[in-house]
Amino acid sequence: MNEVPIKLKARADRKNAKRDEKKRKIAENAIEALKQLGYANTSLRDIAGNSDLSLGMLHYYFEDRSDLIIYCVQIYKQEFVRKIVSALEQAEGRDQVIDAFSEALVVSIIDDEMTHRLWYDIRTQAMFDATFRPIVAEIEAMLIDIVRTAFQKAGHGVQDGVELHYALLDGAFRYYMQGQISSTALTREKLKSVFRNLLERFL
Amino acid sequence: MNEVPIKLKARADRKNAKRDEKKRKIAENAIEALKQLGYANTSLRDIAGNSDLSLGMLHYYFEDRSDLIIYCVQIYKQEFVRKIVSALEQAEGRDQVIDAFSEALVVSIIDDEMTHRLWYDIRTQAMFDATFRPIVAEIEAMLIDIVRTAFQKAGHGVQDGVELHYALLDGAFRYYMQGQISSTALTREKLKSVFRNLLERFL
Amino acid sequence: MNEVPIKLKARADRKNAKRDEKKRKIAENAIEALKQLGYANTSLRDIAGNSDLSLGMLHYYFEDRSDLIIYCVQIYKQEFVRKIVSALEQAEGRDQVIDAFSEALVVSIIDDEMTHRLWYDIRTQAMFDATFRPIVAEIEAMLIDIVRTAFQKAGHGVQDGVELHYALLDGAFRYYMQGQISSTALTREKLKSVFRNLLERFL
Amino acid sequence: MNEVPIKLKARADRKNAKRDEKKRKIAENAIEALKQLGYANTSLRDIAGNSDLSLGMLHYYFEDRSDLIIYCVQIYKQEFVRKIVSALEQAEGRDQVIDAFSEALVVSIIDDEMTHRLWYDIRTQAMFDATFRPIVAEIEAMLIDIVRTAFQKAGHGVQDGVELHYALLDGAFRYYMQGQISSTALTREKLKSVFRNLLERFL
DNA sequence: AATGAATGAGCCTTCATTCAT
DNA sequence: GATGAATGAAGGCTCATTCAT
Repeated sequence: MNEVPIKLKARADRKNAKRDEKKRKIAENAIEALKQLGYANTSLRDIAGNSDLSLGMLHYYFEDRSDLIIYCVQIYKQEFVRKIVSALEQAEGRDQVIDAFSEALVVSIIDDEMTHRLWYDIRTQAMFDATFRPIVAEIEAMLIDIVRTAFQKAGHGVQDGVELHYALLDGAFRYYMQGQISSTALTREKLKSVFRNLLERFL
Repeated sequence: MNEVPIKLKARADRKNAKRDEKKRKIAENAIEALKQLGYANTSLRDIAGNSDLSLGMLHYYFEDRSDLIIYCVQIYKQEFVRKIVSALEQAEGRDQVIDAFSEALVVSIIDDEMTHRLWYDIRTQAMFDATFRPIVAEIEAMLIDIVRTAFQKAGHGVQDGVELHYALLDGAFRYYMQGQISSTALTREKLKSVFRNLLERFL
Repeated sequence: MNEVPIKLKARADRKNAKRDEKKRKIAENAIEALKQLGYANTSLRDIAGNSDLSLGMLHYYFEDRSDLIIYCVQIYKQEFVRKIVSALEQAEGRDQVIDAFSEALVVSIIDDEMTHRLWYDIRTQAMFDATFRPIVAEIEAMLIDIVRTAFQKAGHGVQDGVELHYALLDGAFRYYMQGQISSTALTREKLKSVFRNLLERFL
Repeated sequence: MNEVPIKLKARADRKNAKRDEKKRKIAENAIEALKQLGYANTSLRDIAGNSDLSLGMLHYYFEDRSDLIIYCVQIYKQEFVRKIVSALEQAEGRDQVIDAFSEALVVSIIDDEMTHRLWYDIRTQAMFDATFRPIVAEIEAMLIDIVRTAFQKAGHGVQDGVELHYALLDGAFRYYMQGQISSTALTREKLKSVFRNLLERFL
């Protein structure tokens, strides 16, 4: 009979689910602090202090600082990708794709500026710290996938330069996102026009 | 007679020149360390240790850590811009510009990978730390200027989207530069082809 | 029912009490070091080294060096004032006040010489560093209050020159206390006679 | 013949005189800085920076930091004692002494507040650092001597408690001088009245 | 499961002092 | 005589991490 093992497994699953839920909750708090201060300037104390988490708990749920940060970036990834994918989901044909994609990018630049800042921070860290490379590579692969999907949905035949076009879009995204931080912020309409034109050229 | 003032001024000039020379020497050593470890992970001790500099000397020549790092980035800027400008200098007409520019970019990706890594690190830091914003803005303005020059030399009439095209090129540059760090490094020929095609499209 | 809040509050109180107790213990160790070396020459490392405290703990319980030192002076204040007040408590009439007060001062000069040294050190620091002024003013107000009490207990009508008489007594106290450090130390009897005569004149 | 030795001696004397003059000039500059920042907070760099002195020169003329500071205090002493003595010089009889002495003290409290601050700082340091004890003892002896002179000039027979009366006066002096720093500063007239009454009682 | 007290290595910075020029 | 470049020990402070409860 394997009844008992099944029960045990169920209990273990429940335990893991609960643990994951807790980890996610911690990560969400941590992201708030990281968005404000950046990777280099955010201590675990900052994270614990700006929420109702105890210092010890951070280490109870996460191996070390890197582990927590990687988890945070994963959360970010899921959220951002979900948004874009959902925006593209109902778009049919080249025109709708261009419209939906550019809209989603512009909205994200304006609304999620702080979160992207964190992403660029971690991506840069990965250049120096190999610990972060797998997660950064994973996320970047997903972002490339989004571009691929957009190309397909737009009926663009050639799937060859998807990586390159991701890189180009990312360059523009980063540039205008950074502009939001300084005083050279563009209006929403200008931004929309920039990305629309860009996608017109690419797709 | 104003001989003495002249002499005094000459001495002061010599002193300043010597000081500048020393600062540059220190900065070059510091850049070596920063390239390896990145902004967040390089302590002044690392910089002093990896060269024949004493810890106190760093503070004798630079106000503080930020001051030193900003100086380092300035040195980097001068060097990189000099290279690209000099590469474009003798190019005449669209074809030569495309060839010279793409060649310069590819060479820099391969040879100066570590230095660019530092640049991207500081640029990211500037998103969180306002101290670095002026120098980052200054450098980015120079890079945009290079793109403008290339457009002009190539006889490209529209000067409108220079900033955007800088952003796009930077996106590609960063992507392939980062690729050099990981295992997905492209060959020199592939890189050349990518940038040549890109410039063909842009110019 | 509000049992739980009560329990929580009780726990928080216990925690605070424990923290205060620990702070006091640290301060007592710190005072030992400060008494020997003086404000300017006592580093946090000295304090940690001369006791079983770790360097980090000092900062765990105190904001910074000033915070710790101010706390130390507060401890000193409480102790010194307690001693003098308790000495005056049971004195009735002019003669007993003079006797008890002069005795308490002389005992303190001889026994607590080192502690007073620290007090004079901090008081002097306050002339240059505004951080220490509030605590110094507070203590000096208490000392003046002691003199006032002595005047009242002695039946001295005029309460006018209390501040001045504190200043005079302090001048004598400091002078003979300092004498203890050098080789010109007076005997206990001489000291007693000096302060007795002084109070005879003042009261 | 001892002509040559005489000449040599004369030259050596001239040299020493010049050196002393230079030392005095340096000390005057140093005192300016010390008055502002206090013993503990004034670095040799501060002294060199706030005047036209080079860092090396300080060590060329003075053994070390303590040596310089002791010299500074000596300069202070000469100046302060000179003032008081000169004020007392022409006073004849008890009334004139009281008037001249109290006037000199009040003027010094108001005008030389910063300098006295430095004196009290050094005197306190001497409690911890034996290096300063000889000079502090020397100065205090001179101050006591001034009080003795005042007593004599006032025709006060008993010369017994001169030290004590110096201590008392110093206590009052320090108290009201310190009051000048904070917001409780007394007016010149109030101060004058306080010290006049005090001397009336003492003499 | 959760806490937060405690640790100590490491960071940036300051400073008196030395010494070649 | 005079300078100021150079040194490196020492200081205050931060922080990820550990561990007893």
